[in-house]
Amino acid sequence: MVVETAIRFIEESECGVVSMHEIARRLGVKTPSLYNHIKGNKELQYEVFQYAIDKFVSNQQGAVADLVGDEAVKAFARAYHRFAVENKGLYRLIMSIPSEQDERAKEMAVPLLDTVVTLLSDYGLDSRDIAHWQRVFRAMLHGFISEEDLGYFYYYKDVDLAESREIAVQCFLDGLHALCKK
Amino acid sequence: MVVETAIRFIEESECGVVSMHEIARRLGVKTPSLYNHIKGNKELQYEVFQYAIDKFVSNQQGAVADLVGDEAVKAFARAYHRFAVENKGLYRLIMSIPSEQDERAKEMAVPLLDTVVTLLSDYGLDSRDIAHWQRVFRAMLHGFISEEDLGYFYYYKDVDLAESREIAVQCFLDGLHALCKK
DNA sequence: GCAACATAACTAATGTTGTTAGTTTGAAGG
DNA sequence: CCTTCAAACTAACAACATTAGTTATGTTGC
Repeated sequence: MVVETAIRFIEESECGVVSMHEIARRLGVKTPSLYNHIKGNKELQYEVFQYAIDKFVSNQQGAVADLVGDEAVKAFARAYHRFAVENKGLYRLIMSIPSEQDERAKEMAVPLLDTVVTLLSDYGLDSRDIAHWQRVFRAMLHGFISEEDLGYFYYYKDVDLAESREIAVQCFLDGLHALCKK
Repeated sequence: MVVETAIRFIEESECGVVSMHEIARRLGVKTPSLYNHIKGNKELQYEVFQYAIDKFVSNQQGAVADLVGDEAVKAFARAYHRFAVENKGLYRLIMSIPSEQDERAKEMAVPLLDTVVTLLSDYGLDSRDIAHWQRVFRAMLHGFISEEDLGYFYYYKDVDLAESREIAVQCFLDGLHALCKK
């Protein structure tokens, strides 16, 4: 199957972009032949995007199963980072597709919120605060691996990155705790 | 000048990518003619990248001039976000060029750290903590506008985005304060 | 003023990508 | 056995980056 080849390619390639020609090459076929099976490059992106999201979400849910509160949050953060590192291509695809005007991609991406929101529901926040803090948490997680990936955390090389990440997560948790007490 | 045209283009276009053909079109010239003035597309990217960083950095420094402590941090965060929104093309370029193995781009990007590091120096942290918290801060800032830009903060549309951003910054500041007290 | 040289445009060509149209082939079913 | 349909094919075009080689426009030195 075309889509399967595309998935295998992007899982190996680390580059987050699928090319018709590359897929054709892998299948030992001329590029136009692919159009008998798939509408075009965009459709292929969407297909792989869907796969990436499914894998990411089930990975997250697996990581927080049976956990609640801070432990769940920490486990989620670890799983998030691990996934992004071990699935560079898929993660980059997830973080490159949905632009503001792409309603279809936005639809597909909804499940990405669910696990985080469930996690935060344990803290007894109202829905507005959940919306806020879910943003804060995801911004931090993505920002971290994005900067790391871009090479912007290359500086101060002797200062441990994993430690920085733990500090960030703890900072988030402390903020959450402070909010709960009020 | 070729570079100037590229800069003007990317400042308008919001897309973060310069195309030789586009520049040639704008200059009313055939594409190969550009190669008399610039090595190639990559060189052009670098040139615009340099401009983007300079503009971003001076923007940041202007924003925190005469400010210290929390006020400076907040002003920086506001300026960062504002720049990214008002200079989508430049910001996207900054956040797409430096991959881990590109030493030249990494060199160029060094000044991006300076302002933040100076800011955090006011809090009396040792150099390891500065390295950590500078990462946390920049991860959050970039993660926020990146997710926003990607459309991932589109959900919960009725919950104010600016408020989320303030919560995030305050969360960071609280973490910083807690650290200073110890 | 003219030959020499540099500059910066050009054309022509190659190779990459995505995509369409139209054609052939080969296997499955009536 | 012949029709039919899917899935391959070729040929083609449009963007893009890039190279080589050509021409026209100077400006400079003698």
